[in-house]
Amino acid sequence: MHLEALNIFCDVVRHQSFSRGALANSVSQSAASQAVRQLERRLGAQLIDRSRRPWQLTPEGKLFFQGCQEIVDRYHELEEAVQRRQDPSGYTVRLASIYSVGLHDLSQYVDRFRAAVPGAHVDIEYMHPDEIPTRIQNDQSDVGLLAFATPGRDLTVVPWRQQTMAVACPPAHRFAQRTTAIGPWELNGAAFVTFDRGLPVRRELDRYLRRHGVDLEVVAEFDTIENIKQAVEDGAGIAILPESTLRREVERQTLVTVALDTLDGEAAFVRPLSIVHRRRRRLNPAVTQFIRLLRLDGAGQTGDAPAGRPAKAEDRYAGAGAASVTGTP
Amino acid sequence: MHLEALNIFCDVVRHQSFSRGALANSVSQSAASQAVRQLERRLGAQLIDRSRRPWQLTPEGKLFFQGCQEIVDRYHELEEAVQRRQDPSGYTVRLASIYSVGLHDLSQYVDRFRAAVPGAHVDIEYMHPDEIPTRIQNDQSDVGLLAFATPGRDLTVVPWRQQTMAVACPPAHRFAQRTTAIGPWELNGAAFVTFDRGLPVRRELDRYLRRHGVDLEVVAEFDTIENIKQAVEDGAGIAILPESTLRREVERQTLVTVALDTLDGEAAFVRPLSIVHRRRRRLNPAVTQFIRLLRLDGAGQTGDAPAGRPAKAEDRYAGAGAASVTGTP
DNA sequence: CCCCCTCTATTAGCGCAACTGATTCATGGG
DNA sequence: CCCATGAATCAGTTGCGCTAATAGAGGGGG
Repeated sequence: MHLEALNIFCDVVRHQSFSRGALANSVSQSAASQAVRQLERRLGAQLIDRSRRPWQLTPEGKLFFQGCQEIVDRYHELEEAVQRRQDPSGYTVRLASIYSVGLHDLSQYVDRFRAAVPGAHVDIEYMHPDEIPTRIQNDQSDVGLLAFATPGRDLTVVPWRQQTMAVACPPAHRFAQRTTAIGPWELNGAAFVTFDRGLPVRRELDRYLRRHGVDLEVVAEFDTIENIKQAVEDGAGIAILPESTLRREVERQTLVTVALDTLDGEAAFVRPLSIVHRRRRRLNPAVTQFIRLLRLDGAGQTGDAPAGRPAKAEDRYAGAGAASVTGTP
Repeated sequence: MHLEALNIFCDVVRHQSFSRGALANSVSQSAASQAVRQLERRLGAQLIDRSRRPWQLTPEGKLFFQGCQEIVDRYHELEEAVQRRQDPSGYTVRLASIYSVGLHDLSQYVDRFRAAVPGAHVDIEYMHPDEIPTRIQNDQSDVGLLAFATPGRDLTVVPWRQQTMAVACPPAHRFAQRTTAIGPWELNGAAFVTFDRGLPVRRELDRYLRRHGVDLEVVAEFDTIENIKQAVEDGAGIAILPESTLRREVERQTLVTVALDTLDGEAAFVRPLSIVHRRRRRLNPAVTQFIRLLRLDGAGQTGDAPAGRPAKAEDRYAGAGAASVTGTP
């Protein structure tokens, strides 16, 4: 019996839905349906009563669900316990990151990690977001940091931060005086410095603006946040950037940020940053430790909201949150 | 992760041997080796230190072993709990048995089962032993009773009884006066009534006799014990039969049994009876109940030794005991 | 001391099990 | 009544785990 199948069953039950349970495990709805059916066949017992709508757990199903949950939890605890026992010294963390993750923050993390685990090495490489999943699947990197990640068959996505996006403009700009949030429509026609086409954040940003009927005049495109900020400082136009990456410029008063918000109750535009790593094979102890450090650390330093960490045992390594942002509109 | 792999690992550890651990799970030694290696890969930790001979568990291995054991146990308990909750009424037990299982005993079991589970049906079919595994794999029968069973990929063998074989002869025969066990060599040249060629018990019997250099004159061959007994009663010769099946004839004094034993410490010749059923897919509640009845009942009625039931969690459904009897000499 | 014998690792190849994508089916809501 | 939604089913493909054969590594006996 696959432990994965047990986990799928648990997720199906928790979500009261085969599709969502499947999504939480990064498999197709079909796979989830088949997995549960096979469980029922092997057990020789009906776990789910499909005659009523919505379906319900049978008594056997309830019993099995509770047991399953405990077994799956126990196994994952066991895995962690085995790993914690390992000595991270001598191992290398090969980190692949997008350019614009917030260089300062990242180097702070790395410094703290190096201090905590003296024997470990960290290799950071910055690259185009599209390269990161490939590199991880090819085992050229252990862990990646990128935005709008989508989980895959052998790629685990752990939601990390929710960067709220804000309008950035020079102090002289008319927006700079605003004390209240700007509505997207107010941006119409403005000169706009933005991300390169081909970056996921650009795609999402365009989608967001189009959804609100905003038409901007793109005057420059860059592949790093640093370049965009520079252009805005030089007066090329305004930009929409993660607020947390603008901290220093705001302090130096070379840039001003204005919150971007809709009034219709729609969530503000956020850029979900994720930690990704390969699935199945376990990571070396140093990598595990590094990821633990990233996740456990509050977002206090950056001001970003930590991405909702799924409750114990629920949606373990789901990453569905990030995926649903990218989902069809 | 396959729960089966965890169980293989546990068995390997318990037996301190990859080969025996593999055997206990009815897989090849190679499969066990690969399973453990894959576990180590996935965990990213060494579980077994192969540098010393004999190999030893690493500290991580010990930790993982304990956890594994508990998880596997827990899962099987869970499976059983789910099944116990099911109502056996309305289900049918399709039992396939060899002719010579001891008809009286079997019907007693069936009667008791029918009394215990009024709603269930039992269909007994007697057939040639070679047919039984096939029928079970084709899902034409649920459970089989046969001798010298060998487990297979999708056939579980549960050791059941150890029938000790004894010499049977008419009261007038010279052996009938014996008060001590007969050594095999003393049988030399005797007229012999035995099982049909093609029956496993015949094969094993011949092997046993050849090993002890005994040459008998086969005067008749039958496919059921009842016929053999009849022939012996008629004075055709002697036979070697399960002692427990001779009870009635001995009481009626139509036959005499004499223990058959070697002096060299070799175990007496026994015929292992096994309960077989399909692997993987779970059996219906009535079948489960029936098997439980067969196993839990002491061998008091028959005088056969119950086959050593493996201790809790050890060699679950192994059937290795029976297999090793059939093993290469 | 050498050889053999046992036990585990490794490799190649095969078969099945599980996944995906497409489609059908069932049901409840607008 | 028809459409939207969610689960089941089906066909096709891939990849995993198995077996069988073989290599390699110790340990024990002659």
